[in-house]
Amino acid sequence: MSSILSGNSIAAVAALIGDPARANMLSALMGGQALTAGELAWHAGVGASTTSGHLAKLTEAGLLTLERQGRHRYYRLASADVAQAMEILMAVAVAGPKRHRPVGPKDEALRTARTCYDHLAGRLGTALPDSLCRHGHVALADGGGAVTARGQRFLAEFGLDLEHDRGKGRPLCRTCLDWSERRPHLAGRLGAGLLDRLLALGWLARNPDSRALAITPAGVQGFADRFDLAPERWTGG
Amino acid sequence: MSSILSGNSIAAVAALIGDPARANMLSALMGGQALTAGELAWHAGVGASTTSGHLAKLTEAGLLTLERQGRHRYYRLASADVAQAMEILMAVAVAGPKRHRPVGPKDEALRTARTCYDHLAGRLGTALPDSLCRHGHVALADGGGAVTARGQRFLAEFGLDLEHDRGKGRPLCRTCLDWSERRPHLAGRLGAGLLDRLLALGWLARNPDSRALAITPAGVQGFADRFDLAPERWTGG
DNA sequence: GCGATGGTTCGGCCGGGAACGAAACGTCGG
DNA sequence: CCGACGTTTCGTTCCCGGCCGAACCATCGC
Repeated sequence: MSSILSGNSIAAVAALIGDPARANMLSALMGGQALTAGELAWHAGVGASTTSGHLAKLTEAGLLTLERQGRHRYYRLASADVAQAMEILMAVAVAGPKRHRPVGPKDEALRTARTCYDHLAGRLGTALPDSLCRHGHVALADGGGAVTARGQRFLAEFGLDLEHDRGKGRPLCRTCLDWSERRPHLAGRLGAGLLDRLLALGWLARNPDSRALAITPAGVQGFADRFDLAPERWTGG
Repeated sequence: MSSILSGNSIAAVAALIGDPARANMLSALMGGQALTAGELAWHAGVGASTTSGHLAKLTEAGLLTLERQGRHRYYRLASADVAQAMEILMAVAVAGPKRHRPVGPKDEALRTARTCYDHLAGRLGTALPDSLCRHGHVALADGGGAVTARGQRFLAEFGLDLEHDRGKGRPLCRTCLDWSERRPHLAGRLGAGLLDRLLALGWLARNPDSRALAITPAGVQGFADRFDLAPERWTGG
């Protein structure tokens, strides 16, 4: 029998994620925001008491962290690893059964633009690195990438502080497999910074009930002007 | 409630991995070799009939592929994504509970050198890119990397065909988070090619019952001579 | 043809764990 | 001090799914 450590500890974590209620909670937290137990209960579609038990298990296992604030308890994903695990599982899920790809209208919004933990994903999320590459602002290669000198100027002018959160070992530019597009989008400090900035500029708007992001009129204009991204690049198909 | 697609399909996949018997089967297949149902039953520690059911589910979901050969059925992981999902879950599992678990002697072998699907992991696996970087053969950055001109010569001389399996979209040089070392090791075509070559040279030997790899005397000599890797670099601690 | 070996299908047993309601706890607002 | 709200704990119910053994199917060697 192979190592006890390998199989069984993987199973323990996967079993936690493997319950629909818990998976929906984790999915909701992929938005990157901290949510209260009550909100998570709503997302999962189960009662408060049930939710409490689930959250206890998830924090116990180190998938979530808890922050008490008054009579609320805010939960968030414990690490980017957890978010990445969710993304990969999603990629496996959609790749899996060759048949079966009924995408509802609700999912269409997710495919256009959504958060992936703390960065941008979806068609817009994958179009962005395309644009940056095309203009020589970043060079992507095999799961990682680098920002060119020209890109540094461009991004600084756009309002990004690439030195922010340096240290802590988090890479500046990393790519992450997009489960809906099956192409890379930007993660790492660059990806997180970009999303922050896009939200701050009001180009994108969060949706309180879902990970889907709305592209505002200012965003449509801005992406076209500053990133050479016409709307056709992120709308359906 | 957030998208049906997100949470529930993740849960379905995670639940599959979340059963100890299935997780052990998948772990065994992380060795990259195809295994028969009987072998997998042994790895999982369950009966043949139980195993058959598990394997049916896993293939049905697209995590495994099946290859019939005579009266044997060979199963293998359906894609590198599945392997990556397992690795990340492992990383989450060990990072999870703050209190670290003591690791048994059996796991010590795994920490020294093991296969991660089709490439090399463990202390030796992480020492290798260190050495290649140190000598300017590859340049690693943020989850990916590139082989330098000098590295191409070095690797070609070592017997690697870096053009092999080009196309198919698989990156040449990719890094993969090592769950035991929490540092990157080499994946991608380069990682796979290196492992192949190391096995072919007899520097490493597979273990039929585990993902752990044995370093042969020829390997000890070879790693020191060709890669400037003294044994201290991969032995305990 | 014949057994032997590897795998799958079927039926039934059994335990783990997910769900809920009711009640207790803690915190905020007045 | 009060009630309102958010959350947890407890006790209970109940169903899903893993496991096995036995029978059945397929392939190999002879």
